[in-house]
Amino acid sequence: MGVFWSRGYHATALPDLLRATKLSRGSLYAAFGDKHSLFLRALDRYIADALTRMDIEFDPHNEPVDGLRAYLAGYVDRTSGANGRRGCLLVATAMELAGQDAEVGRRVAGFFKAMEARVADALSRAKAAGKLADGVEPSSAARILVCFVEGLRVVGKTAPARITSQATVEALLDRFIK
Amino acid sequence: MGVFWSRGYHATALPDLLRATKLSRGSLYAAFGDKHSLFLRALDRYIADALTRMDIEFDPHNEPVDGLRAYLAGYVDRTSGANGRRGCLLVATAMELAGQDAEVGRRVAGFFKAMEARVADALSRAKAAGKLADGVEPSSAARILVCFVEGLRVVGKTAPARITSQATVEALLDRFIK
DNA sequence: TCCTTTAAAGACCGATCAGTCCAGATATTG
DNA sequence: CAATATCTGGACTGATCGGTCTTTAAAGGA
Repeated sequence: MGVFWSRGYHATALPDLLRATKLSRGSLYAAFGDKHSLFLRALDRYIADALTRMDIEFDPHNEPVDGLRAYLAGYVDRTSGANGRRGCLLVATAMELAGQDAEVGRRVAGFFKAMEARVADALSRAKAAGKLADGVEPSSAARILVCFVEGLRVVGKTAPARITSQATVEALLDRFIK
Repeated sequence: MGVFWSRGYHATALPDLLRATKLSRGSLYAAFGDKHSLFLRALDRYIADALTRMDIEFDPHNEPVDGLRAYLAGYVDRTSGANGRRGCLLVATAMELAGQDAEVGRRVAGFFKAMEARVADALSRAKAAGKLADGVEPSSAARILVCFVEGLRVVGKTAPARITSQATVEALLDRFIK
């Protein structure tokens, strides 16, 4: 997974995959079929990991606002410095393949939808608890946050200072949280 | 430029470039050197186009808030439906190459910085005119907007409905504009 | 008209791609 | 220990990659 992660689909060659999986050429093809199938497996795992992480952050037993803070803090962590430079398999895939590969496109679209739903849920619980700023509507605010964090991943590729991203996230939250 | 645009660097092969430029193989190499140089030319032109467009939108003779609206409306246009699916050369390049290719990395980082500066300038003029919501700080708000629009380009790859993006942008502006 | 220059078309090159196949090493099992 | 099943390293294939070079046609200038 990590190989596709930092290099993208086209730039990852079979030898890279062999080195990363420590499998022989024959075994790799026996186990996964072909490069594309292996890539889909990696993508699925990446998505599943991200969604379960969000399910923890947005656990209904916790304060939704704390969940949002943890969620955004996680993105700050993953988009600053060296972590940022490594990039994001999902965003890279969205830009590289989503337009041409329907199989991939569906997964990417599904992920964004799932993420938006989780954020929207947390926001509406926050609103019910009176924690949102006046006039904030959970569903559109969720779309804003999703776009924002994915944009963070993009500009994160230029490895901004952690403190900058942190401050940006703080400023964003200030606009939505009471 | 359009070829790299929708396909990315690695996925664009020489025959694609020959078809797009209507040049022969020899002439293309005589004119541009190699694929990488040609790509840099395309990227530079893409960046220059984007910056001059922003200079028009943020023209100091116009209302800065109108400029921001035009700027965001442009992104809505470019990230909805078929336009969205086509993607964005800069974001695709950031994810595909910025981490590995220093020449590209500098250009991408420079573009984000230039865009942020223009947005920040418009925001501070808006603030001076008393048009910003209370507590909005131009420089951090500019970083938020840059992340947001680049994120729009990413989720735009899944070709969302124009009306959705439109509403999202409206909701975002509501948080920042008085 | 003839000579020079330019550019187009595509043959060609070595490298590398994804994917197949097989000989031999290695376990596993009776 | 012997027979079998499994896995590995790497040779191999056809296709395609980026890049070069040659041949040939077209155009310009005298």
